[in-house]
Amino acid sequence: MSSDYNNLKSLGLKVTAPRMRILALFQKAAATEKRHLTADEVFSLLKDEGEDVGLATVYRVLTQFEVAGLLRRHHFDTESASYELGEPEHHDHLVCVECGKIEEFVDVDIERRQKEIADRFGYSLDHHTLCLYGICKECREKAKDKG
Amino acid sequence: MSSDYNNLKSLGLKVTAPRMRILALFQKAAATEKRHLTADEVFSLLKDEGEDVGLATVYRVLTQFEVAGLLRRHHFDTESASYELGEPEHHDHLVCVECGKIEEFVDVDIERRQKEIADRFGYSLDHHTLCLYGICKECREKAKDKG
DNA sequence: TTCTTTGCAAAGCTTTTGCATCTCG
DNA sequence: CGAGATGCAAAAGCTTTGCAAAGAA
Repeated sequence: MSSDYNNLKSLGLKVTAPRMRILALFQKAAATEKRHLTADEVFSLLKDEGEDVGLATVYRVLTQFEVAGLLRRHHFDTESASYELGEPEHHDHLVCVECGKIEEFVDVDIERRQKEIADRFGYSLDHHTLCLYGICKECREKAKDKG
Repeated sequence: MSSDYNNLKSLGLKVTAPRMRILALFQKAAATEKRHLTADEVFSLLKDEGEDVGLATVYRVLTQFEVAGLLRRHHFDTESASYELGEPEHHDHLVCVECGKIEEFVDVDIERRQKEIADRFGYSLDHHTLCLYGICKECREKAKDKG
């Protein structure tokens, strides 16, 4: 992943070990089901990897990456914010309230309707957050087995 | 508003001064543009009214009211949660990122699409949060005046 | 060298909890 | 009277900030 190097450079950020490691973490995560990481999860994962990065640094780097457009921040229903690698395309989320699994989707109909609604109210639409909460098939089956 | 009394009673909550006052606050707010109040706003409003209610009590009452279905909790983009009087009908929000004004809406197309999306992913849909962020007409005009 | 970044510790915010006191029913 | 509610203060999360030391360019 030598592109990380240029990635950071082009953002005007100095290439440092903590930044490279955090970016790599999100790139790894992006390939899995767990794309979304909280500051504390990043902190713990880094600690597991051996070398320590301070929690304050994690917060600072996440904020910088978000400002730079490299990461996207979400709040969902929980207390702490989580981040995911910011892809060019926008998407919304579908969260399992049992196991925390997160699916992503885009729906052009919904996007279009949102624009229309904003127009109707006289708002210029900047962005939006749409999050569906439900129970995934696996968790429903698990519940069935038990009860 | 003597219905407050019965309102609380029917929820199995003792009728106390802090509860009555907080409920009244939300009922007043519901009639205005500022339907949504944070715990701290409730706390301040009560303080303005004279008699003091502890902040801890505000938090406890808000939580109880939410559990009882009397209030609805939102997170929007900010750090602190806000509450609004829970109406029977669900609705989504449109927030002005400049002045904080909040509009409410329901769109049957969007609601239906959400259900379809959840189905497609095999999720049973529990609830959702949709919030549009933009700039309202007034704020855009204010910005234009300034240059 | 110079400006940025880091780590640590301390502080800030929002929210929760423990406990003695008070109050509704 | 007795269970539940309140207020205060202390504590618990999450996040930010100050500052001296370390590091990138």
